[in-house]
Amino acid sequence: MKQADPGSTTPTRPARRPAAAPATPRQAARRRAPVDRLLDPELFKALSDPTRVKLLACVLKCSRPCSVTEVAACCSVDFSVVARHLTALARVGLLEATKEGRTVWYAPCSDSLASRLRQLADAVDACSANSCCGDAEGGDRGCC
Amino acid sequence: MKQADPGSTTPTRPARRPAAAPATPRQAARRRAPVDRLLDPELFKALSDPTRVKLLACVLKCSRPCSVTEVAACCSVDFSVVARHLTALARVGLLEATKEGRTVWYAPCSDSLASRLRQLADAVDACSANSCCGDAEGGDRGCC
DNA sequence: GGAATACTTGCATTATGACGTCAGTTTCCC
DNA sequence: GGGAAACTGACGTCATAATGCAAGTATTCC
Repeated sequence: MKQADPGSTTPTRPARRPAAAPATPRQAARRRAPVDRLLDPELFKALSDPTRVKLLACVLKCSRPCSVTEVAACCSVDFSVVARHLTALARVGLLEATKEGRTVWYAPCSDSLASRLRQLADAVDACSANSCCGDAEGGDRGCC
Repeated sequence: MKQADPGSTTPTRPARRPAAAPATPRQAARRRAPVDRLLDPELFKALSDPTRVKLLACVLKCSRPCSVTEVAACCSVDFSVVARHLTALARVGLLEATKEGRTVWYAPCSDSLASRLRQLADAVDACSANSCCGDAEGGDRGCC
């Protein structure tokens, strides 16, 4: 229980009961914060399947556009499965698809991914610094 | 197709066919890189469910340990569902559970999450810089 | 000791997603 | 023009996971 007793935010805390702390989770849930926008289930759903992650890592490590056929040669799953996974990764912005003749090139969107991860990391840090709510967006102060 | 023609890595590229570039995805898939370790499907699976993410954001924004009962008041799902989700989040290290009497306090592991996200962002950047493979770990050079 | 609180666990139901097969479409090459 | 290559889309099947209910366990308070 690392942050159970910050000491600074609640100078006159009655007991070791955190309920007397800043606010209730119910209040916190109502506030808008950057984490709400950045913690996108759709993005993470795309990263939640081992096969899909393997394919993404493959394209990332290659650091150049790859065709479905090429990527399909990396793993033992069916070609259509690979095609579907790459489509899914492109849909959430992790890959960029470019059709060229009859082949589709999937290029890694490294910048986009890295940037989204860093933004989320910053937002999470802002939360632990107790300043995640009501400052950047939403404008509704007094979360915690 | 942003990175289709880096120009620097392949000085004498025959056509605009990326297959003639550094390596095939098949070769890339064989190499070990930091992204392989950091792109953990288990972590992202925990972040792939909207309800679970909502609960996590709630605890993060509160930035203090919350009990299951408190968090359950934030959303309309059953209490047992909330308890299970929080358990799942703790299992992957996103929350830290501490039992105190009959209540369990779930504290946000903000530092751990932010750090993991930044490490992954760095690893992804390293890939786009074409230096993701064979330097940090694995020792197997020549990915791409 | 007994009631109340705070969770946990088991179970059935439902929903979602991954997978493979196969048929169809578009494009390229001979 | 015809065949091959590269991909897409439409199923059906299977596995996993989310959900709600209900029963059980542990702990606290009176």
